[in-house]
Amino acid sequence: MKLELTKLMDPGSRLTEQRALIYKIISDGGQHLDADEIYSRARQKSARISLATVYRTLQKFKQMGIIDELHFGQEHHHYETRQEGEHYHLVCRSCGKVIEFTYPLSSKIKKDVMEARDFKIVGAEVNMTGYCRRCRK
Amino acid sequence: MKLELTKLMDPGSRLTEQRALIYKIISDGGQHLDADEIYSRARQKSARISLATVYRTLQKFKQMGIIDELHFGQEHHHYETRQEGEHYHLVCRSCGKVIEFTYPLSSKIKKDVMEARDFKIVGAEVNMTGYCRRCRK
DNA sequence: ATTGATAATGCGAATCATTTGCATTAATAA
DNA sequence: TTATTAATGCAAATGATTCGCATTATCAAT
Repeated sequence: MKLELTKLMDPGSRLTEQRALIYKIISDGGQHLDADEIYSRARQKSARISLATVYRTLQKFKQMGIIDELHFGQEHHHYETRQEGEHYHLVCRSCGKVIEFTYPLSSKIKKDVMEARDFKIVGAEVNMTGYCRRCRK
Repeated sequence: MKLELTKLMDPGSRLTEQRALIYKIISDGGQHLDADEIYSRARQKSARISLATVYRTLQKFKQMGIIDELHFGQEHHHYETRQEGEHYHLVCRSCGKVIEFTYPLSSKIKKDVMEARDFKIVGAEVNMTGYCRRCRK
């Protein structure tokens, strides 16, 4: 268990099997999983995990800033590891597929809004909906 | 009950007291209410309404396109009447206040993304978080 | 390596948001 | 005025997430 995750733990926190597994699932487990999906993938790897732990871990990772929570308008949330560059999401209204796209909004908009509304922006979530090529035909 | 809401009803739909009341509450009831808040305001006006009706009505209005659902990262959603111009939201991480701001993203970004990813955008939700002036001090 | 303090877990129950089934009420077209 | 049936209220059901608590296991200090 020699993940770089170790370094990320706050003092007083512990690196457990479950946490390492959850982090692994989110990072290489494809795109934008939700808690239930993370849970069932974790179960396949190790029976020693509960849904409550998944939720608690997600909260912790979010606070630590190593994952981000996404809100696609469903009753539950999705998660991704924190990325380097600015990127946002396109959600197909027909098939539900999520496509990432990079777009340099941040710098310009942050500056404008900061000046106009006296509001310090620290995070942004941009979700656009529409129809992907396949579904448009 | 001679609201312009009448016109908005699909054929086969009915304009009820509850629907008119809910619409009124959302439109002049200030900012971005959630279902529970709409329900309790409705109760004060008329005892003749249930939470289930609030939820059913919200769904219907959303489908009709007369309100929009907002996702501020909480476990429940918020609602606003559909606006004319493009506008997005700033949410203060400290006090929770929501500030609207207009910003002409749409045209430019839609075009770029449409071309680059072959995706037809029909809606966008932009939520930025940070700290309002009051909370920054 | 051994151990002790306590963070984290698993489990089930609790809570919160939303939806659904069904009998009753009421809007609207004839 | 009345018949059709959409919409409502209520209570129970469902889905997502959180919490309490006894047990387990990580990590720091022997």
